[in-house]
Amino acid sequence: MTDKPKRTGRRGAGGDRPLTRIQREKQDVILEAALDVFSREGFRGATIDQIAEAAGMSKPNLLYYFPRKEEIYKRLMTQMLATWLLPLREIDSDGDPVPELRSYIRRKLEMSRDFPRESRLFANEMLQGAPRILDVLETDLKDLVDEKAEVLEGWMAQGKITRTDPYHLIFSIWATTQHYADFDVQVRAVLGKARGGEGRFEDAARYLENLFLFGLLPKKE
Amino acid sequence: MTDKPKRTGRRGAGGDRPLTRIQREKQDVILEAALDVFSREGFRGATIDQIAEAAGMSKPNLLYYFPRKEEIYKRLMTQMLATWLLPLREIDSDGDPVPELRSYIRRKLEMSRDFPRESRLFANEMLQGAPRILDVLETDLKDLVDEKAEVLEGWMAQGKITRTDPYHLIFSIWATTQHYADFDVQVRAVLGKARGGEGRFEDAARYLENLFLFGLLPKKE
DNA sequence: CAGAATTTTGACCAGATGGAAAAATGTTAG
DNA sequence: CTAACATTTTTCCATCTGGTCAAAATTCTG
Repeated sequence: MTDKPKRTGRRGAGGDRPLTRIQREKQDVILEAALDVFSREGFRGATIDQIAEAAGMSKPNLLYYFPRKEEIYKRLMTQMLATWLLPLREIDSDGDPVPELRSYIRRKLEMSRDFPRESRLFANEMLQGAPRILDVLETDLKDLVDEKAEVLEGWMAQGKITRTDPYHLIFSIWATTQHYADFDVQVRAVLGKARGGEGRFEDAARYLENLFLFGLLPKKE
Repeated sequence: MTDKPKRTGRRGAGGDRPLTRIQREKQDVILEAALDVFSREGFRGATIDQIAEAAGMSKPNLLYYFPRKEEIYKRLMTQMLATWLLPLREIDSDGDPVPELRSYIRRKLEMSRDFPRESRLFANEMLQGAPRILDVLETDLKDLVDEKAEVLEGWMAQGKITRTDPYHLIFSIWATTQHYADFDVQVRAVLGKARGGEGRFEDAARYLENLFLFGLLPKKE
């Protein structure tokens, strides 16, 4: 008996047959809609109906592509984590410390500007205690940060940057940059119409660069 | 006809008669439980049942004290906002800039350590676009920040601290300090068992103080 | 084009959820 | 102690929610 590919039962995805055009397209539409909803409401707060409506299809139709809510969420998480950590991976131990840090900060800030929903999705998961990605944080993320912390320590040993805690340094870059995505409403509310518009990211970039390089003490003449 | 205080209908709260002992106690128990649940799940994600169970009472019993879910949430928000902004209010324009900023940072970090749930409750509301407190942000909060930004600008004009954007300075203090409450899981996961324990707040305090004062560039000799 | 496979729809379901009503039980001031 | 009030429990309900299923509609492939 030859080994023809058999139907896996329910289709839509899940089988190992390559995805059809429609499957690829619809899955993208769904993930896009789900990102919107999950990043605002969190996993529990989001409903399949909301996502389906945002994706412009019926709930059963959506469930044809992702048989459970959790599947959608997990896919989003995986996608997001991958891109989210790119800037950190790109820090080059052979590069010049100051430009490397500057561009890391800039890149993180750009991600907050260009992918705020991803940032909020991540933040939502954190607030809930990261129930679905704790293992990734403790393995992949920790390893990556450990590695980069060592790079930073090397730079400190060479006197290229001030000797300080490399882990908290990374945390503070994450915190300050992601703040502009996660707390966007607050930033806009406080800056008001005038300064809360498009210019705020350039202002933030300039400010953060100065903060991280020089701190607040005035330079002695 | 004299104007005796009439029953307001349903009791438990809401009337203007002073609260009974039991009302005060139970409301506190409920708010405490609700803080736990709302700060983890957000408004939509939290259920009255969860809160009631955490408070050790039945759902209808809880609803006797707070007739709707939203009431509980609003009360928590109000309470939280008041204490949350205390440290900022305390910044003294007549004080010495550097110690003032240092102690503001320290106080904010202490709040993250001592009231992490309040921090997460706030963060959750922000992620959702602050639907229930946007007006407060645009009035009370904005006014307060405007006022303190002026104080900071005064200090900059006097050359006591480096000339920089006072609004983004405040944002960066919020971001870095609240990060330790909101992203606690991540901080612990990355620092690991050894450094993620009790000491992490002192480490953070030391690091942040240095960051804000001196930045990362090594001091010239 | 015909048949097979895929996609979409509509009807449906069980359990969760926010909340109402009223009866039953406690508490307390006079 | 008892009436008046406060609190708690029981029962109930309408709607929402995640998910199923079979049939209908559409798309693909030879």
